[in-house]
Formats: sequence, C-alpha cells, structure tokens
Amino acid sequence: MTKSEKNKLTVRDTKPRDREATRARLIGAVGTLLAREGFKGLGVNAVAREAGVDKVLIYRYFGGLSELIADFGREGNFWPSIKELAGGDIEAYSRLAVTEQLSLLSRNFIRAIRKRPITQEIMAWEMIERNELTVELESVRENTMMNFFDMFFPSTNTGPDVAAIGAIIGAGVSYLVCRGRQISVYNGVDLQSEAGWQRLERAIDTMIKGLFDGTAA
Amino acid sequence: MTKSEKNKLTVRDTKPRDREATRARLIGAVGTLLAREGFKGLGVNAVAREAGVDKVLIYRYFGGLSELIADFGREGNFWPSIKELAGGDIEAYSRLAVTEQLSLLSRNFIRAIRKRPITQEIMAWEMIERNELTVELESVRENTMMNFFDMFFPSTNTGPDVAAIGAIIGAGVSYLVCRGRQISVYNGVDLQSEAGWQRLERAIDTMIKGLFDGTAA
DNA sequence: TGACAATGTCACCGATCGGTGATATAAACA
DNA sequence: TGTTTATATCACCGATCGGTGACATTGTCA
Repeated sequence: MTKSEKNKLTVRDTKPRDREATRARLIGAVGTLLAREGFKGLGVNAVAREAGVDKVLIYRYFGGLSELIADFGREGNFWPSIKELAGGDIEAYSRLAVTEQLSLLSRNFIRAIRKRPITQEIMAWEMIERNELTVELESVRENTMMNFFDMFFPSTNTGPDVAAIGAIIGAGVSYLVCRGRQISVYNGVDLQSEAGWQRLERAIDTMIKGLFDGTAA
Repeated sequence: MTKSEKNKLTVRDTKPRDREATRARLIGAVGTLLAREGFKGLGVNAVAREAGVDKVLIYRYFGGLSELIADFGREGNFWPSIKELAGGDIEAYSRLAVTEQLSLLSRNFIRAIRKRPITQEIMAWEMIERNELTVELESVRENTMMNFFDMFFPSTNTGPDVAAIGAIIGAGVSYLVCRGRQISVYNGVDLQSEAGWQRLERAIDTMIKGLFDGTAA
C-alpha cells in the first residue's frame, strides 16, 4: 500500500480551523526561532515546523517567507522609543544639562539594546544582508535617532559635532553588545559581566564630560 | 550506454599533477569567493567550483573546508600590525603626546580597516558564528590591541580608562565601516563619503582632546 | 618492464532547501 | 439535507548541500 492509498483511508487529525490563530502561530514561530537559532536557520521549512503547521500556509496566508517576516517586524518593539531613551519622562529629560542628557542617553541606550536579544540578532544580520526585517529596523532606528538628536541636540556650527559623536558611541555600543554574545573580552574589557559594562558606561561618561569642559564651547 | 561505461571509454583531460599548485588554487579561491560573495556562499561546492578543481581534493589535501579556511586565515594580513597602527615608525610614535598618540591611532585604525574588505566581511561574520576564520581574527586582534595599549597606554589608577575608551571607539569604527557596506547614513553621518569619515575622525579627535584637557589628569 | 602510490575526475548518496498540486476535512450556507 | 468554500495536510518536484567510493591517469621506483 502506497502512502497515497493509505492517506485516502486514514483519518487526518487536523488543527482547529482558525486562520487568524494560524497566522499568529506562524508569526510567533518566527520570533521563537529567531531567538533560539538566529537568522541562519530561518527558512520556510523551519518556521512551519516550529509553528507546527504546514509550510504551504506561509505562502497562502502571507505570500511567502519575506512577507511573514515583514509582518513579524511590524509587530515587534525592536527599537527603543524616544521616550525610553529619554528615561521615561521627556519633559524632565529636556530640562537636564547637555552632559547629563548625553550621559543618560548612553546609559538608557545600552540597557535598551542589551535587553533585546532579537534586536541584537537583527543588528548582527544587518551586517550580512538586507531583508525585510533589517530594512524595517534600519528605518525605525534612523528615524528615532535622528528625531532624538534633532529634538535635544540641534546641530550648530560651534561646539562638538554631537551627531557624529553619537554615531561613534551608538555604533560602539551596538558592536560590543552583539559581540558579547560570542566572545567575552574586547580590548581587555569584559563584555559579559556587569562590571565590564559599568566600566564602559564610565568611560563614555568621561568622554562626554570632557566635551563640554575646558576649551570646547 | 551509461555514464560509467562512457567514462571507461573516453580519455579524461586532467589538470597538471601538482599538489602544491592545487592547494594554492583552493586557498586562493577562498579569498576570491570571500571578496565577491561573502561568507554566505562559502561551501565546499562553491570553493571547488571557483578553483576549477574537484571538491574531493578539499578533503584529501586539507581534511575539510574548516582546515582549508584555517590555512587561508593564516596566510592573510587581515589585521593591522602594531607598526601599521602606529603609522610606520614606532619610535617616533612613542615620543608623541598622549592625545596625539590616540588621535593618530584612531586615524590609522580607520584607514587600516576601511582598506581591508575581507577583514570587514570576517568581522561581520563574527557576529553570526564562530569558525576557523573568525577565531583566528579574534585572537590576532585581541593580542594586537592589547599589546598596543599595554605598550603605549599602561593602565593606571588615575586618569581616564584608556582601554575602555579604546574599546568604544574601536568598536564604533568597526561597526560603522561594516555597516557602510550596506547603508549610507547612520545617525545623520554619511558612511560612504570621505566627508563623512572626516567628520567621524574629527569627532573622535574632539573626544580625545577633551579627555586630557580641563579637569582630568 | 611491472607494481604501486599520488593525483585528479566522476557518479552517486542522503539530507535539506524553497515551492506547488492534489486531496482530505470542517464549517457555512442553500 | 446537499453543496460550496475555506482551511489544513500530504506527497512530490528540482536544486543544492556536504560527503564518499570507484575509477582513470600519471609519475616513481624496484
């Protein structure tokens, strides 16, 4: 007896027929898989297997894996908001001195990135290829960061180039957080201990403090 | 007539029998493929195809793709030496003031990384997985950077934490260089123009200058 | 010359990939 | 009740992957 013949005789046990629930299962599976395996094993077969659903439903309900991933990207809170970066109270933040603002921004940014493993995975994958998730994160990030800097540190012709400095520090933090997933020491700093990250926070504070002391305007 | 039978009748045109040349072709193919396609398409089939050689020779001569990649890693000049980072003349570098030393280090580091596309590719891939190439680069980098900082900026209990600051800036530069391969703007800074990189160099100089001005020792 | 090792080519294996057509089942509706 | 439609499952396709065994060719050495 072939499998086809057997199929016609046996009774299939099917999932409850609920399109929305199935869609949700698939979207959830993308997140689970991304957190557990990373981007590398994110294919139609793997996602369907993880969701406990047939892969053809990915094509039927989303059009393909790209669109499914795009839907997943739209649902997530993958990048900190302006409010989160400001520490929760934008009004209070705006009344701080510039050095305190930058210092607090760095601290909040570090915490925001460190507690988002999926964001770390996406940032790592941004280095390799562009897909629906990475372009989504790219645009959200660029908009958020630009709005934040325009709002609190409008560019002037005098004084330090705060945007460029923010780029260096933001990029450095992003790199070190992602890197800390694989190695423990970078340039002698422990990336996997709280002590190491406090060291980095203090170093950033030192740099920020120096910017507006002494000679600079 | 089956292919096997046909094989026995036809005369194969073979490559010159030169083990070392074939090894070199394979190692070279890894570099070519890495530069053109990146890590993603780096498999036994692709490498053998690129080298114009049968893939079984990868196993016979190297034991596998891992060992081949490791051999490739050992041959390359993927990370700048202390001398290159110091600007070519270690003696002259050691006589500079600390701020000039750090400023020059940053500038040389940026140039060293920007002109090494394969190093960029490896750094990007370090975020995703650890393999023979990434661990090779990791250890070379950590040793070089640590030796450099121990040699010129021995850690003290007073003054700024130069190692941590170097980690932030080095990581930031690494991130931005790799990122510039995919996108053009990060936090408002153009990563694909010389003007953008000059902006970043100036921003780094500003930060370094502030460290030893004013209050800090 | 003949035996043997080194070098290179080829066919094939099982696994996995993205993708699709046919079919079974349940729910909705006439 | 019978028909239709949406939902879910399965078998299968061709391509590619890493990996291996069989075989052809060349060079070496006794």
